[in-house]
Amino acid sequence: MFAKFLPVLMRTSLFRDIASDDLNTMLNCLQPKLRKFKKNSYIATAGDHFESLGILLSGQASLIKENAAGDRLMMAILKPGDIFGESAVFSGNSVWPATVVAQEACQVMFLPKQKILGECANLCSWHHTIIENMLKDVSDKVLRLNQKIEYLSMKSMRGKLSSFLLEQYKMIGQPEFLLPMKRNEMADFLNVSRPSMSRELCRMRDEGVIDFDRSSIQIKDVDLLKSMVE
Amino acid sequence: MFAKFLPVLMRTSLFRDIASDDLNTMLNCLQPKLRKFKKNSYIATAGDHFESLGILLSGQASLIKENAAGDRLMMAILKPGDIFGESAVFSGNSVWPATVVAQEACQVMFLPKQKILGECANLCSWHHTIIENMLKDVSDKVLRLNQKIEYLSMKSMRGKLSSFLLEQYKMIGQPEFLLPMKRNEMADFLNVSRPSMSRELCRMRDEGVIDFDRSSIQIKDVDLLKSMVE
DNA sequence: AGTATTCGGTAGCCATAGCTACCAAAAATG
DNA sequence: CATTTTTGGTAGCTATGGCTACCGAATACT
Repeated sequence: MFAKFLPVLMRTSLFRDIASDDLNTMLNCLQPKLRKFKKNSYIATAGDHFESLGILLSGQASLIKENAAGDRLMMAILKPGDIFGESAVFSGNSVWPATVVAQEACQVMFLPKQKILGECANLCSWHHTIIENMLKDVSDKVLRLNQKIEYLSMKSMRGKLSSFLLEQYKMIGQPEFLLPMKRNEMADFLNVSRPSMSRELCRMRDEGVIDFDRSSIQIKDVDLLKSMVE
Repeated sequence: MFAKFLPVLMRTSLFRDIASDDLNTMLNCLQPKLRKFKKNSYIATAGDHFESLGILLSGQASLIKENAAGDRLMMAILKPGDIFGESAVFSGNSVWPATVVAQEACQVMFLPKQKILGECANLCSWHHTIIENMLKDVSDKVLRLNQKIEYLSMKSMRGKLSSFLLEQYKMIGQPEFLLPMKRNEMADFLNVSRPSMSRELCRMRDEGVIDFDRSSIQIKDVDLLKSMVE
């Protein structure tokens, strides 16, 4: 039944170190629910009650926080194999901590909370592995959130941009790369206004630190950029 | 040997659901190291390599992030029984994600990473419980960090102050309470400058929303304050 | 292909909050 | 108890970045 999704599922942190045969029997036991979402639809809304953990099977989605004023803060971009809602499931709080929006058509698998936490007869032997996987996963998330907090706590636009660009550079390994998001999303990610960000990006280009055209960025002076982080 | 600290240890999330007798034998096995710290000394420094999980046994400490420019961002206040460094331990990253400073004389217990992760013969039976405890603990931390991110992503001083005060009000349950930190620390916590914060607090007092004297705060109009969150 | 929508850069105005400096009261220190 | 340090409020100046509005180019849609 889930055969076509096995390759994706094998890559999720939830099922790390679990053989594909085992995974198959496990899935029958976990009774996951499959759902499809259209582009721009809400997969989950912050504040809503929920009882499941989500796994993105196909498509791309963004994890955002939205405040009453309508300001958006982009927390992460979800790719196939990424999971969401895990911290809420394991902390015992049954409220979505953030909103998940489908950036394109998406397929999502939902695993009922009780099935993961509860000790089902067949599941038992893998239960332990899942818990350990989740501990590592949630711990990683804490570190990523710490990184995010570092961005947000910077007061200068230049500092935010510099550390963001250097982070990308470190991930990709080359001083010339494509930005993973559009300007609007990037502004939401760094929690600044798009025009202000655009203004500063151009200043940095005028100063010869970087060069860019649309989403392609080139860091022309890595050391100089590093000195601008704070 | 650790008898005097058993009451504190029983309250740590790490040892939840573990009987005190078991805890005692466990401790012998975990080979914890005890250390004392003077007021204002560094218990751990962000970026440093480490191989242990810390438990605050006595005193009070603050968990902060410090950037190159010397700006401080207060992440949390640690009380006896609180643990730190757990997400780094379980994510496999051996670098302190934040700095821990003793606010007063402190006693700290360090548990070696390998002893917690590794399967020691005696420890085995409780190992599972510890992992589950940590999963809940780290998940809670993710939710707290999400809350922190909500503060930081607010752009207005008024919004930050309102949501901070309402959070305190929700925790304490009364519209009149004592702030858990000094103005300086509060400014670091909200990531704003102290004079700007002071200015806004006074404005809010002048408008009749709140009243305050030193660390005692009174919310005079809860609904009005709520409307100011964004 | 033709229209609609999104995207990204630009300009100008202005409110906000950062910063330095100062001072009085409170608290810690010896 | 005297003195040093910390704490917290205040004032004024200024830089920063938010916001609205606009426009051309690229992209998506039908």
